[in-house]
Amino acid sequence: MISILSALAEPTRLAALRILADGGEHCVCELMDRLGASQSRMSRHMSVLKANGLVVDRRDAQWVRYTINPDLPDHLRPLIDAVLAAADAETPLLKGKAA
Amino acid sequence: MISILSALAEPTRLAALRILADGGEHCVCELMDRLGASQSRMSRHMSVLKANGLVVDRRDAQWVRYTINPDLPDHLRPLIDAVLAAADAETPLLKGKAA
DNA sequence: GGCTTATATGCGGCTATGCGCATAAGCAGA
DNA sequence: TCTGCTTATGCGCATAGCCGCATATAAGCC
Repeated sequence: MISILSALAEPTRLAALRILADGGEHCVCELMDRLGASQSRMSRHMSVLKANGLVVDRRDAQWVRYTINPDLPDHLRPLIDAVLAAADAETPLLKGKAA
Repeated sequence: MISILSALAEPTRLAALRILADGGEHCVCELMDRLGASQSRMSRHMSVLKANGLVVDRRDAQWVRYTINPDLPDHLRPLIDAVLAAADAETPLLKGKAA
């Protein structure tokens, strides 16, 4: 398993989290399309975020909808917020390309 | 090179940053001792932090003193603070052992 | 210069991580 | 049940990152 910080330190995962940060539910297929990631890649990245408690998923017919974990531990919330805020800034947090 | 978030996602580096967070200057030898890291390991970890702009170093006779980068970009400051704060909490941010 | 202490780095090995490909598994509708 | 759509996962490969070891570099002291 990957640590929380490592989970955030991957461009596609961070980009996915930024999409989820709108508070809505998003299926893997939508994230794939918006991030230009292959299906297996996207699915695996979401499973990493999930394994680290950052997101939760919900079966909805054929789809799996992901959301930011609403029960995120209190001490993690400001961290996530800070990471997302910093990701908005111009200085790259990550080496890869932004999405 | 490693991204900023990846730089933080390593137990020894995060622990070093927590030591530097007291605002003081700390040489590699002190960090080695306090974190139980070998010399080359500690030196390399500090170079990663430095390469990512998180710390700065200064020659002082035989020693190299490291400090948190005082000119940290504004949008990174809250991120670092949040990471350090979260690292103080009980839930492990990283998989490795704390120091 | 020679010795000691402190730090950086080249090298090789090991492991973790990310990826694509193929396939399995889950669900719905005919 | 058969088909199609969506998601998960086993497998193998390529690479990145971490480590120890040895050595180089740098500074101070005699």
